[in-house]
Amino acid sequence: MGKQVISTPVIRRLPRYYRFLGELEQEGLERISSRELALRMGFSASQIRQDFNCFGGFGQQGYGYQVVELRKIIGDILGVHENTGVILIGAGNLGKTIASHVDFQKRGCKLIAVFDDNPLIQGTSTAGLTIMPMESLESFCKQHCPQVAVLCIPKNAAQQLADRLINLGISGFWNFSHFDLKINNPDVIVENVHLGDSLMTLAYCMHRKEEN
Amino acid sequence: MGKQVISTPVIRRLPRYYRFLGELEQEGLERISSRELALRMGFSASQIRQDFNCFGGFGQQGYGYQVVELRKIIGDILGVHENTGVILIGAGNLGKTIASHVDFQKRGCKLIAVFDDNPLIQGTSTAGLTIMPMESLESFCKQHCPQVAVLCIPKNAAQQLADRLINLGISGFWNFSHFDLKINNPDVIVENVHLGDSLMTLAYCMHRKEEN
DNA sequence: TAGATTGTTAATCGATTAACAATC
DNA sequence: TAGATTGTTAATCGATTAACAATC
Repeated sequence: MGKQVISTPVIRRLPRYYRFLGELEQEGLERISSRELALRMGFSASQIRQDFNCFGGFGQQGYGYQVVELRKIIGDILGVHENTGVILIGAGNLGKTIASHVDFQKRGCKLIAVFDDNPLIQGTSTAGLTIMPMESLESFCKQHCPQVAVLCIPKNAAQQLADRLINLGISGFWNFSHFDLKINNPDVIVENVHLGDSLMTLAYCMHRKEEN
Repeated sequence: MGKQVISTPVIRRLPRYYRFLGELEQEGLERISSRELALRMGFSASQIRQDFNCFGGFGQQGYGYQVVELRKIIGDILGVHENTGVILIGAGNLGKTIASHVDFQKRGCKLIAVFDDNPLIQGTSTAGLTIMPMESLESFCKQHCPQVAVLCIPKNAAQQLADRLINLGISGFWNFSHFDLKINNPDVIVENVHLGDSLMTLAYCMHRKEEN
């Protein structure tokens, strides 16, 4: 098994597998077949076996997959046992909610600082962290070397800030601003969360339904 | 042009087109070619023309596409000029943030009520709406017939609540609970927002990068 | 051994890209 | 008319599904 490139659809399904296997583990289930798992998840059994085999099959013929073991392996692949340093920029409504609502630890991440340019909230705290001024960004990054930045800022500030952060060593963005960052560095990874697009997709499906 | 079924990848790209065309409109651009738009959006020109032709091409040969007109048409397709009634369940951190941060109007939706089972916050207001007790759900839905429910509740409550809401006429879910709803009614549409999955995907890509 | 279920190859399906005739 | 760019068909690519031999 070499450094085979994993396709995006497979990668996107991994967290889902991880989540479902967690549920199965809690139910106390020891083993599961691709057929059963397919039934639960709404995938096909074939697809599940194909997916797992991207990483070099870890089932047993005639038996199925060990739930606990499989979940651990997928967790390792996803890096949930890592400890990636994360900072969050923009402690408005959205930023604060992300900071407190998302379980970073559970996903191999650690939120280590929150920044905002509003002096009125600097010094107050969210999710156990004191909100720092934007001017501290440089010194903080030099000292703590975070790898990921969560962007909870207005879209017109996003691009400029992203460039600044890349210079400070950030190589991953979790982008909640309504803006598609233009990054030409192939080592920098961007994960966009466009809530508006998601709502529009839902609205489209509702709207179309009525036409039929 | 008939009732051709539009594939999911195309649908998911529509909000993105709409967003970019909005930006172009604000820049005052009158026309754009598929080639230029492709460059901006990181799609291929071919794909853009294919996508638009699903709905019966609205460009001009030798000229390109009228930005304003194109945006309006895609807006209509997406239903942004509709007025779909939306209720939100669960006014915790996340719920309140969604209620106030998301521009429902801009996407053809209207948030008309917020519910929560916590008596301590019932009667207080978010996003200009008074938080109502869960017991009011039945009478409210009977009277106002909302079509979409935003679920900002813990995962163990999600399935049961979804079933209750379907009985009250809800046919679309914007689901922020960490749970994949099991709905067997094909007329009910679910749009899942799994923030955790999104973060894990990012974490995976960061993690893998280091191995190379 | 017989039954079950994986790992893996082959077939199918769908989406993207390329090409080019139509036409503004 | 000539140049540009669409609409649309054909070719390619990739992902999913089906099938089955390997093996627990």
